[in-house]
Amino acid sequence: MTLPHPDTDQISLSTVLAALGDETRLAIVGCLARREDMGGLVCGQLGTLCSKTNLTYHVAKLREAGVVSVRPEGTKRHVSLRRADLDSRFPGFLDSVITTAVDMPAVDRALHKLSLPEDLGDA
Amino acid sequence: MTLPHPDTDQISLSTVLAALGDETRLAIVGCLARREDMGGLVCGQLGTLCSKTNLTYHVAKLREAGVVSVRPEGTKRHVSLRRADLDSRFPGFLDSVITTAVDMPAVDRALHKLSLPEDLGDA
DNA sequence: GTCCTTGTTCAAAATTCATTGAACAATTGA
DNA sequence: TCAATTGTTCAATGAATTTTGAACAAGGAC
Repeated sequence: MTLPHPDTDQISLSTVLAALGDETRLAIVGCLARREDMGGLVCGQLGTLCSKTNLTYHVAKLREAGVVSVRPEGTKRHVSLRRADLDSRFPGFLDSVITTAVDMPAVDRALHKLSLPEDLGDA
Repeated sequence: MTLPHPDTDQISLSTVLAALGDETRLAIVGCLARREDMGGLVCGQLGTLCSKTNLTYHVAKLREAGVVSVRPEGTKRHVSLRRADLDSRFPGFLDSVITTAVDMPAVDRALHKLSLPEDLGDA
């Protein structure tokens, strides 16, 4: 990891809650949850959630809180949930949040394009 | 209920998360959880957490988010967790949060006085 | 009635947060 | 090399949040 991530044992619940207490960031987590079996996704795939600049800000918030892990891949940034760390620190918490977050309209909108073949997403 | 409380079905997860994403309010919830078998507690019993004025503000935030129920009892305000509503809306969520919140140092400090006989709390 | 307790209201101040646009850096691909 | 893609940095702005003290209101105890 090139970017700073908090150690598992120093992830604070109130910081995690504050990080998730924002519609945009909760939607980011919802998207990550729906792509968990694919190991996460790349920042750019969250383009419909907010502006590019703003996305950098929100993803950083989630990373600093210990909610997500960000790994540089060339010019891209691979983002994924810190599932194991959150589960060990706050058992049951992530699943209970995700159950609701995956159903957010913003998550549908963001992931819809990705599920379409080629680049016909905006057709 | 004299004070306005959101209906169960209109409790929003991101609002609840934002409400809990604050050390003071998380401590309030921790206190309520430790007194759940007594049906909650009264505002004044949270005196060590913050100023009286500020407590009014934080309790209102929790109430408006749907996390707690506030019932006037004479000049006092009885506060309790909306356990059934939260459980039905976000299964497992409250328990996962409470597990950590009840162990906050601020919760110990706040409840310590209450567990002592008479008013010898500050001895 | 007169205190005392409990909590609220209000306006102000301080702080923090979210959002934006312009300019930039790094990598990829032709 | 040149251009396109991907994301960051920075400064600024507007909005929301948190905190405070003074004054107030409603009940309870006496």
